[in-house]
Amino acid sequence: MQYWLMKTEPEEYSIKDLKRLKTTRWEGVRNFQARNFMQAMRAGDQVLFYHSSTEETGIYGLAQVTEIATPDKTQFDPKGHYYDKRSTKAKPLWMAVEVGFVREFNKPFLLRDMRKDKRLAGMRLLQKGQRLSVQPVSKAHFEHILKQTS
DNA sequence: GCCAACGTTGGC
DNA sequence: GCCAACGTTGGC
Repeated sequence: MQYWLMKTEPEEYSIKDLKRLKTTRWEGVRNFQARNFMQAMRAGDQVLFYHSSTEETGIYGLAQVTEIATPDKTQFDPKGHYYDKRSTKAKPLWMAVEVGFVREFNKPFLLRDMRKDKRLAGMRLLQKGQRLSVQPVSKAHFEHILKQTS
């Protein structure tokens, strides 16, 4: 079992959208490090669902990986925003996992509160200048976060 | 809206 | 292979 954090802007795709739709394919990631982390994901891995670019940035809920990484279809659509002309069906550059809803937190664990929490010291999310949209989370950090939000 | 930090691109 | 320029992310 591995633990991850995935970011989305709530205006783009929110925890409530995931709650309503049950699952979603995590398409549109165009960062190699984030892609590599998605390729390392296995079904059942737990995902902290983070909202960025909003007044209250933080972790809003829990999701899980429901399907391992397969080629991201949006890279093949020449009219789409996520088109990448370097990709071919035989050699796709970009991958996407499927993520399923687990639960929405009663209260989000806000970034400003996470920064104050000594037990989250060293967490990648909290490091200066980090902006990776898919990132691993340690078991200790993951369990601590769940404890704060249950 | 500002801007620091970062990843990527492309000229050399 | 270096690195300046550029575009993007994301907190504030």
